[in-house]
Amino acid sequence: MAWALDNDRPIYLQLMERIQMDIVSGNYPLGGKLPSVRELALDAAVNPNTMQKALSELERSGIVYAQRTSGRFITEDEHMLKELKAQLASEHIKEFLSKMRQLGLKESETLELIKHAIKEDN
Amino acid sequence: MAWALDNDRPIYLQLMERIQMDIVSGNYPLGGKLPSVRELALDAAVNPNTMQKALSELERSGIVYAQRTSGRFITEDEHMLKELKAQLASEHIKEFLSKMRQLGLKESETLELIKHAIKEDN
DNA sequence: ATGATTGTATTATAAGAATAATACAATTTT
DNA sequence: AAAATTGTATTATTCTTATAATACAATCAT
Repeated sequence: MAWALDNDRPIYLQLMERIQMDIVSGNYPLGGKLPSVRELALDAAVNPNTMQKALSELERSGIVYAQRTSGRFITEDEHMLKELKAQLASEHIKEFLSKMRQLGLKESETLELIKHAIKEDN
Repeated sequence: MAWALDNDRPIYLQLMERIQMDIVSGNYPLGGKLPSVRELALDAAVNPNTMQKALSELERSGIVYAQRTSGRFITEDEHMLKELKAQLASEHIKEFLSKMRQLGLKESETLELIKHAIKEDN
C-alpha cells in the first residue's frame, strides 16, 4: 500500500505515526525485525535520511531498538505495546470529541453520526 | 482563551481551522464583523503577516470577505455555513474511524470507548 | 481637516524540513 | 576472504514557514 503522506505536517512525523501504527496493530510482529532504513525509505518513496530520522526518534520511546549492523527490531515487551495502543486510542478519542464539541455538536449528535458512519462504511 | 497552537503543523493552517470553527459554531455571528488582522494577531500571539495569510486563505472558500478599509466580515450565507459544518463533521468522523481501524480496533470496540469517554468527560 | 484604523504589499532574515550525494565501520552473507 | 548489508554521519542545497519592520491608499471617527 502507498504511504499516503500529506504536505501539511513534517513527513518524518507522519512516518513515525505510520510505523507506530503498524507495530501496535500487529502488522509487524512482536520482537521481529524491521525492514532496513533504505528499504523502508523506498517503500515510502522518501529520502533515506528522512526515514532514518523517523526511526531514530521512535527509538527514544523504546518501541524499537537498533543493533548497529544487523538491523532494527521491534520491542518484545508486549505489555508496553498494549499500553501504547490504549494510549493512542485514548488520545484519538479525546481529540475527536474536542473537535466535534468545538463544531457545536452535542455528544448525543456525535454519537449518532458515528453510528451512522459505521453502517455506511461497509 | 489562549489559542493553543502546536509546532507540528504550519501555524497559519491552525489559525484557519480555529477561525473556521469559531464561525461555523456561531462563536462569531452570521454576517458580523471580524476583529482586525492586527487585533486577531495579538489575541493569537502571532505575527500579523501570519494572521493575514490565514484570513486571506479563508476568503478563497468564501466563508469571509474583506472590505478594503472597513474590515473583514463573515458571510451571510447561512446555508453555506451549515453545509460547511456538516462537511467538517463528516471529515472528522472519517478520519477518526480510519485511525481507530488502523490501530486494530473493531468498530464495536471504538463505539464502546466513545460512549465511555463521553460519560467520563463531564 | 486630522488622525486613527483598515486590509494589503514589500523586503529581509532566520529556522526547520527534506532531499541529495557520499562516506564509514561493523557485521552478515556468500 | 570478499562482497553485500546494516545503522549512522556529514555536507550542501532548496523550499516553506514564520517573524520583523515598514509602507501605502482608502475609509472611518473625531
